[in-house]
Formats: sequence, C-alpha cells, structure tokens
Amino acid sequence: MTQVAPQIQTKNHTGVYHPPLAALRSHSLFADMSDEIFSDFSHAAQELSRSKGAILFMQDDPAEWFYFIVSGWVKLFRETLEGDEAVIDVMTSGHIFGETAILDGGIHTMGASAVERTVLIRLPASLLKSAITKSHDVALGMLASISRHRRQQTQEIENLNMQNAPQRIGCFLLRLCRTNDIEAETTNFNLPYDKSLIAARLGMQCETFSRALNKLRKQTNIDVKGAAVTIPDVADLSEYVCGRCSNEYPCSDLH
Amino acid sequence: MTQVAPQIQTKNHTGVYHPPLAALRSHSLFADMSDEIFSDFSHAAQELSRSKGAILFMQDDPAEWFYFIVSGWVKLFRETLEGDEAVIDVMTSGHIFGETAILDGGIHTMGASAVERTVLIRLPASLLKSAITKSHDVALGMLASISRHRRQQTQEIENLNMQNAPQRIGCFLLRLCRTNDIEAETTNFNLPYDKSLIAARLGMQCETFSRALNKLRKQTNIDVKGAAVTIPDVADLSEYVCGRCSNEYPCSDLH
DNA sequence: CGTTGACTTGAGTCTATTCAAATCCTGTGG
DNA sequence: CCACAGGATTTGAATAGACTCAAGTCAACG
Repeated sequence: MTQVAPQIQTKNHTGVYHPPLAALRSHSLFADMSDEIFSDFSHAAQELSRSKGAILFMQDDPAEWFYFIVSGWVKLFRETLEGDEAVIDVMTSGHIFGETAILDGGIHTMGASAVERTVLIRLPASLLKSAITKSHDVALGMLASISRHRRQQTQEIENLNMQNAPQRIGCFLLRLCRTNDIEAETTNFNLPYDKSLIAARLGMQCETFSRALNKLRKQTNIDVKGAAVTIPDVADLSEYVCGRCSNEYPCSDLH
Repeated sequence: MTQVAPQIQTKNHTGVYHPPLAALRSHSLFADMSDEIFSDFSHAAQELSRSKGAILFMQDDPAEWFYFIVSGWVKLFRETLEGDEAVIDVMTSGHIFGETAILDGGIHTMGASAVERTVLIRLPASLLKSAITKSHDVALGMLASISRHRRQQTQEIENLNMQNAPQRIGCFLLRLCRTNDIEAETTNFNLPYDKSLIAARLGMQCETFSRALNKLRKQTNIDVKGAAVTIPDVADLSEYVCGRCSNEYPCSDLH
C-alpha cells in the first residue's frame, strides 16, 4: 500500500544539494531560513513518488506531514457529507501544501491526492511547528506564505461571486498565460491537466465547462484544440474577462 | 469630512484600562502581547465614531491604520471595474480588520465602510508591522489570526460552490444560533443587520434572498417575522443545510 | 400625511445543472 | 500494428435555480 519512503541523500559527494532539496530550499517558506534549521528539514525529508489518483491525506486526518511538489500535479479538495467533492486548488512543482494544518489544530482541513504521477518531498509537520515556535524568521516566512493563500482565496471568492462560467475559464487561461510565458501578445500553451479537473477547479460541471469554452471561443476568438490553447490577442481576452473583477488585468502575484 | 480622532485616555485614575482598550487587549492578536508592546499600541490608539455608510478605507488605499470594532457593524467589500460590489465579510464588536494589509504590500485589498453608527479604535499599521518584525510572540499572534481568516474563507468557497440559496441562508442562521445562544433546541434571535446586506454577504440578490427564505420557511418550519427569527428545531434546520457541507453541524470556530 | 427605503411578489429570461446519448482518445491485449 | 474497453469530452433536451425589471406592500420618519 504505502511505499517505502527513502531518506534523501542530502548532498552529493561534491557538497551540492540533491536537486529536489535545492528546489525546496528556494521556496519562500525556506528561502530565508538559517542553514542550521534547514538542515533539520533536509535530514528529515523523504522523497515520494505517487501514481495517478493516490491519496496523500484525507480531510480530518491528523497532519503528520506536509508536502513539497517536485514534479506532477496535486489536487486539494473537501468532501461534503453527501459525498460531493469541492476542488479547492490544483498545484504543481515548487508549491507546498498541507503546511497550514499546523495552525488548524494539527488536522488537515482538506484532502490531497495526486492528479497524475507525482514526485514529492514530505517533511514532518512537527518540525515545522517547532521551527515556527523557535525561530522568528520561520514564523515570518510562514506568515508570508499563509498571507499569499489568503489573498488567493479572497480572489477566488470574488470570482465565484461575480464571474460567469466563460469568464472564469478566461480568467483561468489568463493566469496560465503569465505562468507559461511573458508579455507576448499572442500566446500558445497546453492546458496543464484534464478539462474535467479544470471544470471542478472552477466550480462547474464538465458539460458547463465545454459549453462555456465554446462561448468563450466565439466571443474572444481564442482557439482550443484538445489541450492546445492559442490566444491571438491577450488584451481581447482580458477585456472580456476582467471587467467583473476588482483587479486590473495583469493581476499578478495571484497563483 | 474626517472628524477629529482623539487620543484615548489609556487608563483612568484608578489605573484601569479605558473599556474599549480592555476589549482590544483581550483580542487574540493582543492577548499574548507583552505589556510593554501593548502600551505602544494603547498610546497610539484613537477612538472613532462613524455614522452609517461612512467609508473607513477604500480598496487599493495605502494602509495607514487598522481597526478594532468597539460597537456597531462594518462591511468589507471589493469593487469590480464595472462598479459592482462583492461583500466579503460583515463584522461586529470585538473584531479586527484591515490588519492583513501589512502583509499585502501595505495596501488594503478591500474597502471597509460602517453599516450603521459604529465606534472603532484605529491603530497605526506601521506599529503592527514593526511589532511583528520585532516580537516573535506578536508574529505568532498574527499567524493565528490570519490562519483563522483563511479557514473561514475556505469554508466560504465551499459554501459558494456547494450550497444553493436557501441552504446558504440556513447556514448563516445556524452560525447566528451559536453566536447568540448555546445548545438550546429552540432558538430566538434577531437578524443582526438588514436583509439586503445579508443577501449581499451571501452572494445573492435581495429578491433571491426573499424567495429563498420563503422556501427555507416551508422546508424547515423556521419562523421569520421582520428581523425576528425563531428556530423551533435546530437539528431540523441543520439537517436541511449541512449535507452539502464538509463540516458536521456544530461547525464551530468559523465566524 | 406624504416620502423614503426596505422588503416582497410576479413575470420573463438567462445560466447552469441533470440526464442521455454520441464521439473522441488513449492505453492495452492480442 | 490493430481492435476494443473505458474514460474524457461534447452535444442535445429538459429542468431548476438565480437574475432582472417592474410593481406592490409595509413601516419608519420628517
């Protein structure tokens, strides 16, 4: 069931960090950490690989670990008593999740599962908790990190309230533009994961997603073939999308 | 326009805190603070009274102050480019707002206005910012505070996604039950503010609110006359509401 | 007593959902 | 390499939920 979680060889023979650890080190939560404290984390770190659909933890589980994504995609979700699932977020490499549980009574307030084959580093939640208690810098790093979550969620609430389905999709695409590319006028990229998951992520049904995407195609002459997206004029799309939002277009820093 | 903001007489002749300051002191953000740091805040504190509709700050304003509500009600909102308003939260005495701006680049990410005559204490944002930098305890207090915001927002997103209008109203009423009263089976209370504002707070139109409340009346035999709410059987209501939510009924700690 | 704002109700419309069915795609066994 | 099962996606039709616009009711207030 659970596979063996090997301790990571912290540094190789030339004294360079194991690449995933280097990525971890550069995450904002760890970037300002002293070498001393970081070495506690790096020694306790375990690298995992999980296949599509694997559960990392469930809502209401005691939080033993928190996770850093090395590669792949992870879905965070909450499940209602009636069994429906609300997708809260979908994240990829370079992001951390599950860490907020240490401030929520040590319980995960959402579940997490791998969307496709995913490589992760897991770290003991207790270690982060004590690091925050002991180190002021770590506490400030955590504060910045949670604060980013909060901003993102505020945006999410606004979008759910104000935007209709085509606009939410457009907004999603615009955020992908800035992730994948810079200020090009025309942009090409692939959807990062299944349309059905994007739909869930945006709080709509697959069928609604499909139809809303058609409408968006007509309204903004974007082109979507399979997972391949072409946006001939980003300004055109943002005009259609961003009127119902309180941020001006390059609504950076939210993702 | 702006009225004079008097410095507060910190303590009276018997050395007891001015009552609003005592309330401030017991807020979780200040409760664990050293007397020394708290006195910086209490000396900089200014008491304000604002009439209905008064703007405290606008979205995108530089955050000079953050606020503690002594009495009355305050609305937090965001405004879209097209001019529509999304109500993010409505808060009352004992709560703090505007403090998160110090983690959002010193800019308010939402506007705030008084819903009715409201008494507040305002405190310099810069003071909180430096207190967090200087004091580990204050940083931890802030962490707990933001973390509560985050939990609340996660719940908000779930509710917007999963619940329909009557359920959102029911959920709102259930949360009021636990605020106003304890575990009584039958509960009576008054709606805390206008129905139109509740509607906005729940992300729906006034008309939808009115109709959804009617439906809720029929389905759960609650009784609402004007602002007076009677809930004959709380369990009955929670059964109708909470199936579409990931929390079991006494979903405490969220408000 | 008339005005105003809050609230409700009616009618029509739009959006998103549900249920069903058709297509498309992809990985797998032969 | 090909046919096929099963999931992903799309489309159609009917329905439900929420919104808009318009009009009516009610109560507080000057």
